[in-house]
Amino acid sequence: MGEVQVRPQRQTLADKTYDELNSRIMQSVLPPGAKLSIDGLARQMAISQTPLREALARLEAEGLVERRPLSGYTVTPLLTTEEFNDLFDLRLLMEPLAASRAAGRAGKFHMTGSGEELRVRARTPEYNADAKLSQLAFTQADAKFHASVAEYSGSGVLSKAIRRLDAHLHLHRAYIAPESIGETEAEHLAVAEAIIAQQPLAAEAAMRRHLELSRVRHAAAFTAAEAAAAPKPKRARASR
Amino acid sequence: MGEVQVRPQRQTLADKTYDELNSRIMQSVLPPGAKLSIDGLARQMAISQTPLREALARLEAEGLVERRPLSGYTVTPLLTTEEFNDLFDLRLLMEPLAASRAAGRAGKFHMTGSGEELRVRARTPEYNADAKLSQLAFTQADAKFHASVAEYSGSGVLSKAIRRLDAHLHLHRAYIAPESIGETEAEHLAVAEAIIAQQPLAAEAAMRRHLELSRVRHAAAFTAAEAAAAPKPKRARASR
DNA sequence: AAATCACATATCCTATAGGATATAGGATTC
DNA sequence: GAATCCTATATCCTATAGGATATGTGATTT
Repeated sequence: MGEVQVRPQRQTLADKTYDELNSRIMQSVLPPGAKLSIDGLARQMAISQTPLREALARLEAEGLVERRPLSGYTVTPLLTTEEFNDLFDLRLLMEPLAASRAAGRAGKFHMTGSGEELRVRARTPEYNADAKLSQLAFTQADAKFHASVAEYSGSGVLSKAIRRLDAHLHLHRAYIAPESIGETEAEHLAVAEAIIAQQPLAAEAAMRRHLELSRVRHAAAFTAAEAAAAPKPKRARASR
Repeated sequence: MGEVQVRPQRQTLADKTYDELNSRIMQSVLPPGAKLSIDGLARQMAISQTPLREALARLEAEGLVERRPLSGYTVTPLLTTEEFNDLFDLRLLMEPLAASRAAGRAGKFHMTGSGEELRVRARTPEYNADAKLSQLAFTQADAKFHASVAEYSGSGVLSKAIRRLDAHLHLHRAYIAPESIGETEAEHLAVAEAIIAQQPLAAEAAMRRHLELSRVRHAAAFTAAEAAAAPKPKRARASR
């Protein structure tokens, strides 16, 4: 009975559609502000409208898309500076707690194997020739690490809350400078080692430090992107 | 920004269905664990399956119902003791922050009118002859107060996160002892006054105190309800 | 020339029907 | 007597069609 089936239930079409749309949004194939035509998407993906609607309703509840009742869905726009700061305030509240709890629980259950997994997750993938592709790999690895720490906290509610916040941040990860990937990896490893060593206070501090540095890194790229976006309303979407 | 139109867009059938189901779950007309038959609900509510599915997908994303792919939806069961404690840990992290921020923002915008509103929200409704009905009124007022404080924090992400947590707690409010309603009201008022007086530290402390007392009150009723539920695995039926 | 109004189109919203699957009950076998 | 297999039903999942609404274009008026 050691093999716990993670996905015992088969994937329905609505699930696959949800994953696909989620993936497209994360990869900016569907950029923020993009209009999502139900009819058009259904034709393009060769499915009917019902499962598509179900997927969109879930995405809306998670805040990744917005809905205007008789007008259509759009991808949620990038965070404003204010929202961005609020988001990091919340992360600084929740994620250090998660790291602390994970370190406290590290003794229970066979953490040896899990610890190794955490160490692997902390490591970011190597550079690839394709810059865009390696960016994507980095953002996914980053999100996965934070999700793992949240998971090891043992608190389901905490884990879900963190994952939800992370989803909104995902778009901004694309703007991070490639040079800082190394820094991120080092900070992740510091968190992972503290957890494996079962030192809650150290883990909490390491996570806090990582988030504060991460906030600075993001903020730099963030303001730059905002400045670039403001004077160039090329997609003059009157989505209002 | 005095009169912000809360519902500018017209309500679609899926929205109404969502509200109706949400309401039924909150009132325990659909108790935890109840099976939700899509076909049956559609007939009972005299609507078709498509808007119903959309509403259920949203409820699932918010964690109020669970889905098993080719088997059907069920109302999410009550929280376990562990989950309950984790939930309050999170509330103790987020809501005092919200209260503090609300107090800090109380100066900006004409808080006079809003302050009055907050004071009203802090007040719980009077006892009614119908005990069950007055219970419901209390739970709604309680949730509304916390949502208001969260809203006045000025942080959209914080507000959403708090509301989501509150939704899960809603079911447990029904088990609170009627005698403690007065205590709750006094604590709410303390929070409200501190916010109106623009004293962030006091507001934070008042909210923390309220939550800690609230946790004790809930916990007492909670263990009692758990003991009562354990030996009686009755299967709640939804519709037919 | 700017604003307003009317009309046509594309899209969304809702309803219904058919195919596929899980669950429950009964008969059979060891 | 207990477990297994099989069959029937209810339910879910997906697809398609029709009615209702918002948006954009063009002509008209001031």
